[in-house]
Amino acid sequence: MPSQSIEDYIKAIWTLSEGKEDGYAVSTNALASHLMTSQASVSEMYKRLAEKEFIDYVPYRGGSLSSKGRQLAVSLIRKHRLWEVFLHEKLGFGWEEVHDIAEQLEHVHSQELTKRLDDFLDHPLIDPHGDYIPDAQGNIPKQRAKPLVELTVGVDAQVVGVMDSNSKLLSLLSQKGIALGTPLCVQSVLPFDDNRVLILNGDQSVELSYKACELILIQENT
Amino acid sequence: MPSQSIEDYIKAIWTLSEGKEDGYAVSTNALASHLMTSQASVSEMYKRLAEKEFIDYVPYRGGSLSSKGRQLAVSLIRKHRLWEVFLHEKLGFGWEEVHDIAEQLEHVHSQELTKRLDDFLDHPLIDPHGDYIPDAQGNIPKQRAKPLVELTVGVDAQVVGVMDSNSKLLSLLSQKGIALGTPLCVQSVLPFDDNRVLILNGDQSVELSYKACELILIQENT
DNA sequence: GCAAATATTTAGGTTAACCTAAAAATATAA
DNA sequence: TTATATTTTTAGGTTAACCTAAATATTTGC
Repeated sequence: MPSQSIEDYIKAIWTLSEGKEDGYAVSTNALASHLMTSQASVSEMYKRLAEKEFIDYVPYRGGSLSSKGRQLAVSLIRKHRLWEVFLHEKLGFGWEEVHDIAEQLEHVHSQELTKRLDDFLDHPLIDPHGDYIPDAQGNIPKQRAKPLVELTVGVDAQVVGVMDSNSKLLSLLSQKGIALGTPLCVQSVLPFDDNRVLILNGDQSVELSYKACELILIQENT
Repeated sequence: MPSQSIEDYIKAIWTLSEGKEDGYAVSTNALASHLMTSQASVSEMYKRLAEKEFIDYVPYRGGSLSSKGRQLAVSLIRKHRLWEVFLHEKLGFGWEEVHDIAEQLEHVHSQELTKRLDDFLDHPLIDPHGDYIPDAQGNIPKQRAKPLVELTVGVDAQVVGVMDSNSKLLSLLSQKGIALGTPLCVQSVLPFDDNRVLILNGDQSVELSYKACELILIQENT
């Protein structure tokens, strides 16, 4: 069982290589300042991690996650984000309060617990900050979800979640024909109130308030 | 912030002095075999704990919790048992599966989390094993709750909980006039089916099945 | 292409956990 | 009460984290 320290390092390496190419090596420096520790400690830990085959490490060249390391990282991210959803949705913590507690909860070892928590939360796709939750197999979309208000006019995208599972918002969306996975693009932004005119499924045109568009999370098509 | 190790020791000392007189000292030996560690490690840790004022320690005489130590112990017990209730009631774990996971969860530091978890669970009094959950002030009844079937005829007691918040059981109980805190005693045990004839509130007589009596937790009056 | 700047590793040290084996204190029993 | 048995502590050692300071690689700018 990897120690808490090892888990923290692995997660940090994953975070710092997010969005970078495969095999991207994280420098000692970057990791040290991210973890607020000394470079010497990172250098030492890199050796330990390489020995345990969590990373590939070339001295002076930084470390990159091995597949074993990536697997561990993603399972930690999954646990972290599921706990964040729990803390926010079930216990009513604000989205800004959940991080530090989830940071501790993610170190609890029990696959069965993760599975049951996921069931209990009804298989959420995103955490309270709009970040994707990796699935049980460790798959996670590359792109970060963003609110519909940030989608550029004319760019194709699809709905991946909502910021807040507020039932009034959900009933508005079902009324307008918007669901998880609905393909859409913004046709225009109206003057004065910034309402969006959307094209759903390539043909239906609907209007949606700025307020609602702030809470809808979309992902641009690749 | 006390380390996980320190927390484990403090909790073990608390457990081993349960039911003993105030200031009861736990021997090195007893603690070592409880924690499955060496006597030397315990002896060393006793010094650390005494230095941090979690225990009173006289070499060769064992260690007893100080009020600071007792406070820590009880807060850990509270967290442990609240998490057990969560795992059992909300995630559907069996009562025999919850211990090991709660053992990890109890080390998460956040008073706010404990408070909100307690709210979320609706302020449970006992955990899935029938042990009392200390309240937020650290108060905990000395006696362990036991199922009504184990109550001796003629002994006064009161209802402190149920094994399983099954709604059918709860509606049966409310129908019979049995609630949390209801004073009762067993008047007689019927032949063949072992049903109990109870006296509620000192006067009302009701009959209850053996099956229901297995699930009702009571505490004898002191 | 080389000197200066920057990044990284190594050297040497600390602390909290743990361990085994030996020594010392306490308890027991004839 | 004294010898033996048991319990506890001390001595000495290990490992995983961490640290600062010094040495060594690498990168950058002229």
